[in-house]
Amino acid sequence: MTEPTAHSIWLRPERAGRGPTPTFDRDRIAAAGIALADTDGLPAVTMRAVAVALGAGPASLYRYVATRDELLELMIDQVNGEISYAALGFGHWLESLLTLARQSRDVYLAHPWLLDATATRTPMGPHAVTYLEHALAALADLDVSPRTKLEAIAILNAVVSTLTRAEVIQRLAGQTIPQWQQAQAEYLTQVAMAGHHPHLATALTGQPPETHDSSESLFERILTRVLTGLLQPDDIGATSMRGRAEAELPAASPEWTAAS
Amino acid sequence: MTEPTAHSIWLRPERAGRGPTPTFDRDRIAAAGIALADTDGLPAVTMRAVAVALGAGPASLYRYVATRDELLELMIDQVNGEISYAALGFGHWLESLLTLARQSRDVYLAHPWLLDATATRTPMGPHAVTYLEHALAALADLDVSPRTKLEAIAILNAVVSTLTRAEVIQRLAGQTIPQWQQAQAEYLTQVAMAGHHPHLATALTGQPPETHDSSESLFERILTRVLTGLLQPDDIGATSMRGRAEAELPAASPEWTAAS
DNA sequence: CCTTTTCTGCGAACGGCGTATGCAGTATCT
DNA sequence: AGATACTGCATACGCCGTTCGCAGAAAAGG
Repeated sequence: MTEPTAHSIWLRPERAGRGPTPTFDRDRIAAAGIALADTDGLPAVTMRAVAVALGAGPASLYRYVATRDELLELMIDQVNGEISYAALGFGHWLESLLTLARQSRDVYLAHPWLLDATATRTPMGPHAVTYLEHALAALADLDVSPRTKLEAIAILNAVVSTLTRAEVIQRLAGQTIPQWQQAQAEYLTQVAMAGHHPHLATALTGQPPETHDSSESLFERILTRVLTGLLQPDDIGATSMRGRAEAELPAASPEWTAAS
Repeated sequence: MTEPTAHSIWLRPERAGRGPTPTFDRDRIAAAGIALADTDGLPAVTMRAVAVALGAGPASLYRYVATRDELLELMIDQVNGEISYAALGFGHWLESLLTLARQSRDVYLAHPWLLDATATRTPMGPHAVTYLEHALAALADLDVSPRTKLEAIAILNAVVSTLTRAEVIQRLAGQTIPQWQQAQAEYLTQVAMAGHHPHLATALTGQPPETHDSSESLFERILTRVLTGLLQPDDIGATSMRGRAEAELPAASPEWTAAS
């Protein structure tokens, strides 16, 4: 006849109060996991590894965490705490959301494992709630339904993660060409040259851009367009769109391509 | 002194020719894995389980596949083959891309595990290449760089997966309320009511929409806005945006919210 | 104060997983 | 025909997430 023991870790108090003083707390455990993930990647974050990194027994983490997934939730929420909201609240809503997106991207770049960790789950830890609150505050004066606002924020985060993932891959490629990327380029060119894929072939003929410094503005430009497209009251339906921007030049300036 | 044995499964021929006739082929193995995933979810797809489902030895799949990841790649590419390109090629580029997005969504809905499987990896199997080719073909006459086209396609896919994930969650919630969702709602309302989160609190006061039938048009409406925002030559920069849609009504019609 | 209760860290153990390897047999090539 | 290079199969290794029972320590009850 044990009590239900809430399903979410955020609803469970960290200490029940009765027993002896625990050696660690959730923050220290999350920090240890983050350090391990930053160094050796996400798969290195095992219960045993984090435990011995803390100098504890192999299975002693289960006194603080019910499952490995909860450990990852703690880690994700802790790095979300790196976001600062100091510069917010006094600008256009678009500026505020872009500032949030920039900070989110910085967190992703500082902890590359976060891209994989948040790919499936979206834990609503305290820091994530704070983030959501500030994002909603930035959109407070906008005349759209709360539903649309939440959806726009979700899509914004998805786009940020997508763009950042591409950037991370590009950075990694700059140091050492990963095996899979080489194999993928091999395969793509081989398939494209084998025929039956004319557009892919023409898209693959080109060079990567020499100047990387424009990627910063590209990030903001895409986000701006997506956000204005989602949250602007002007209704640009598909019907009014038809026949506007039609064929003008057939693939004028092929610059560069790569597989994401 | 063995040959390098290409790193990608798509570069490796299915049969080397010399030995006896194999009992299965990649398609049959992928189909078995898909059947298992459709029934019991992605974690049920283990090397042993798929092997015994085929009536083979526990580790016999390694004659066809180098690793479990490659098995997942086979499965992903096979379900990508369910996409039909018959209705394409004779409309506006936006219509073509929306048709592709709709089919992509159908595949996600038919195989819910695909959302998790493609969350981290983006394998470029033959069917994925075909998809990319058709998407590029739809954008052939557009006057933007190939880089922008590829990025737009990537972002489109990300948005489709995000929207579909939300829809899958919503459908599952209709049947049986999952534990985590209940716990999450519990936590969110608790936090919002505890103060310090006024915007979240106001966003949480409301009801879910009674009419679900508008979700179809919502899907297309969001995609349309994102795509036109990304691919329209008209340059709507952040600077020209400032001060346009400013405060008019403070959160007029709160409809509904939920955590994604 | 002492007892009782409830927590703590710890180590061993279980079942399952991905994967490597050695074996005996069979289809193809020279 | 003989050599070669593959086939299916079973066993085994190491690691993982997780469970459980133990001895001890801090708080609650009298």
